[in-house]
Amino acid sequence: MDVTELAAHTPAERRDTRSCLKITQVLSRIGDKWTVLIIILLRERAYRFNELKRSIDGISQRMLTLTLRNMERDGLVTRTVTPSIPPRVDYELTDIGRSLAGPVKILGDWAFEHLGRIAAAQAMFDAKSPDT
Amino acid sequence: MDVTELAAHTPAERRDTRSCLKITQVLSRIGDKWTVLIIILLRERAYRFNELKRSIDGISQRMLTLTLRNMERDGLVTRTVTPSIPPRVDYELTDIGRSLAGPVKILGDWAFEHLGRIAAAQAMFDAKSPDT
DNA sequence: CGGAATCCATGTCGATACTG
DNA sequence: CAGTATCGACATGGATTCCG
Repeated sequence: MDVTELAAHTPAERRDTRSCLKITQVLSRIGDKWTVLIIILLRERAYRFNELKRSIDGISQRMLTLTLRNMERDGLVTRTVTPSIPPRVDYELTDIGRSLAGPVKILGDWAFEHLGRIAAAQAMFDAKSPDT
Repeated sequence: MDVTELAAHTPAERRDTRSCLKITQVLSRIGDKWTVLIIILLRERAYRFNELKRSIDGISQRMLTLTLRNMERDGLVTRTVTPSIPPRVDYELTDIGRSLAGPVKILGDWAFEHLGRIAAAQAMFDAKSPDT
């Protein structure tokens, strides 16, 4: 089965989109502000907490914690605590997380490639829209 | 150039992630609640406003309007008004919108394929986490 | 029919402060 | 170092009403 079926013109069309809600939940994690950035970094190697914090410009400690928790909950990353002093926590992509990196990269490349045209479209739209 | 560079271990690493903020903005549109569903529907043909509303279970009039406006602003859809009585408004994917459908489908397929494992991981995580 | 406008509940996020 | 706790600003999204 395949996501394209969601566009089928069957009478049960509305049920199809409802069953898609779980997919939407998964995609919303992709769309959140930081998950993609973390995945891109972890693609290469494991990172420590503050190492991620330093590498991702603008992220707050709180959001890094929350995002990593969610990703851990979804099974995308593993969290490995080394109870040394000072404590050390490493984050690493799981197999699932790594399998997500490919599709995410495709989307990221698309976004990068169309940044200009999207910005242009926005400028056009804003120019036409009634002055605020 | 290529998104993977964002993971480069250069001293300018933090600047790289900053320049990625625009990409994040684009991706956040993918992650929002309805855009993907609309793209999937419009992949096949143009839809009228209420036709979309009926086809997407659970969407409010307000959110459909807002989502379509944003997509129009980004240049993903065209909005065609036919001033008949009653009025008729058709929405259709632009070339950019259509080019986005491919990557979105890949991600959707990934989500669909891993729904089970993600749900399982979440259940595991919740079972282990301290009771609330 | 296809919206716009308003109200309101909830969610998201950053800043700050504190902990083991 | 790697968090947790709390607060408050702001955004998101639903319900409802009105309008051309």
